[in-house]
Amino acid sequence: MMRGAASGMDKSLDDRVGGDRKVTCFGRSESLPFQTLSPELLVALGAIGRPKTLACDEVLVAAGEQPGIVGFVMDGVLRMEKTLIDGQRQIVGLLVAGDMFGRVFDGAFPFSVEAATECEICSFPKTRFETLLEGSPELERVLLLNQLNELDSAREWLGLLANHRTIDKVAGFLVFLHRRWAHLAETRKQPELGTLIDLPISRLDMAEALGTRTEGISRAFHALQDRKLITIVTPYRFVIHDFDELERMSGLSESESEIDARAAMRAAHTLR
Amino acid sequence: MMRGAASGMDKSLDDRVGGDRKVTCFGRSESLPFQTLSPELLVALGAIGRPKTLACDEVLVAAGEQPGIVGFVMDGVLRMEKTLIDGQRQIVGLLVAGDMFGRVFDGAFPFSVEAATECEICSFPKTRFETLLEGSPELERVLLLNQLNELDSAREWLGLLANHRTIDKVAGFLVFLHRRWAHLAETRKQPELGTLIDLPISRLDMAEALGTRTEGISRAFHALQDRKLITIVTPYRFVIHDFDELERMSGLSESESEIDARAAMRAAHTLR
DNA sequence: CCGCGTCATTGATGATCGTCAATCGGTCGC
DNA sequence: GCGACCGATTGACGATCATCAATGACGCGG
Repeated sequence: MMRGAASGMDKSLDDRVGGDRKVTCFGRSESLPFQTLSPELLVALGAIGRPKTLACDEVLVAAGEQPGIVGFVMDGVLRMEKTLIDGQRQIVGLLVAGDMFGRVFDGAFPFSVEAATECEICSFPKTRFETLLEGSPELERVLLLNQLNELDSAREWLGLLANHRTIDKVAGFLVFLHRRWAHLAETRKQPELGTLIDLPISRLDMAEALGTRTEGISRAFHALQDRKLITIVTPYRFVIHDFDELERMSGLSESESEIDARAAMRAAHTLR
Repeated sequence: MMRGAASGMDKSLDDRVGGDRKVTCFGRSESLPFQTLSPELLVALGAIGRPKTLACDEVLVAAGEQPGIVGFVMDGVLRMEKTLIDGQRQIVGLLVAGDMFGRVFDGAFPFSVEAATECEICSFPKTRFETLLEGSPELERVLLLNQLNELDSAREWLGLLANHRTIDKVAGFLVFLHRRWAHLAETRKQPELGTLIDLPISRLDMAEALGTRTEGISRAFHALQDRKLITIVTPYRFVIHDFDELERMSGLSESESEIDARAAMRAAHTLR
């Protein structure tokens, strides 16, 4: 919290990639957005980045405010949401490890960002981050590609909400989670049984994400279980037996191979 | 199974621009994304940009393909859509004058882009555009801000789809259109009567955009008329009498002043 | 160990929507 | 002008969901 970044780049030489100091935000996960940047940039970023732990339901950015920070998630799940006039909430996105939050070169953020679970994040003062950005097309490129990812995610989400029956929405949500987070620890493969998925959010969060109610979510899960497509281990843990059928129900058509191909393409460009 | 907007609408949207065959794509509209770029860049862009006219329902980019072009819309409306496994289509975005399409530094585009009306676009060969981009942080900045806009749009769309009753979705859609396109010719203010809005798309397009059916859209419009909130002039032309109530129904909370403030903020940064 | 609160689940019922079918209105080709 | 056609509209009915209410499961503090 009070770690002085004033000494700048020199001091953080030992904080850099691969360093095991807990004061650095880098060098831990494989999926961080800045993984492909040059060492010099990582050093500069490390000098202004601060790790932070959020308690569940803690508010990181309030809707409509002009956030003074940008950053990315290292662990846990954050939800991006909007509270409507009538008090209803709508969740427009979930942030997991590697996802960025906040906005450069822009004013008020129309959504609030809250911790859906206990979280660890890395945040940068917005102005200092923007200063770095001014001098680094490389960093700007990463941001641009990151936006593309977010856009894909948002539109895939649109496809989920477009489903008429909530059982299809829920089916799609499971596929969505698995596709986006397969690389994280929440999922494990067990060839005999299927794929284990830990749901990181409550029924209420899911309902608000899919535009339904908790009761509908619950019924949908149990209907999926009746169809032998999943097994409910606990309300927060499932085993997926038939991914293809879930995909078919939800209408999500992109296969994983396509997803991977696109991700690889982006990585190549980033490295270029 | 031919689909497309009624020919009656074609007439109403047609002949607006006249038949001038300028070689350049620039210098006409106030709302083009590249308006703030330096003259040198505009010249360079003008050298590789080519205007093009699309007939209604013409396919500009097929889903899953790697488009060879990027560009922006000069006139008309394009829809970004995805055809699901079962043949159902989902519209994830509408592109109007000033909106960009295509993607730099990325592979296959997961959606198809089709003309919802007769359109005029300006397209650049992707590779040449990327070459320009490599040497121009200024241009990259514009793209980044453009992505932010698209993200906002997609998430606002999410809010629409989250509404349970389709009358609320339709109400929100009208507000959405007016906010995004108020600067275009499709809307006109008439203080005594309300605001005139020309809907540029068919009932089917709207249904697929909002995740419902044409019958529901139709019923919703007439229910809104019964409540004296709108007047249906033709199936493609409405007069809005009570915008505030429509906003309230849809849950869209951001006021226009906020929207304007954010747009101004972006413009300032772009100009910087 | 008990009591309390929170969340998930289940049941029942009215509201809304999707679906199928019929009708209307306008356009276009002849 | 006539007729075929396409899209919008309207009606009727079954499917699905939101809502309200009650119950069950679980964790936490006393």
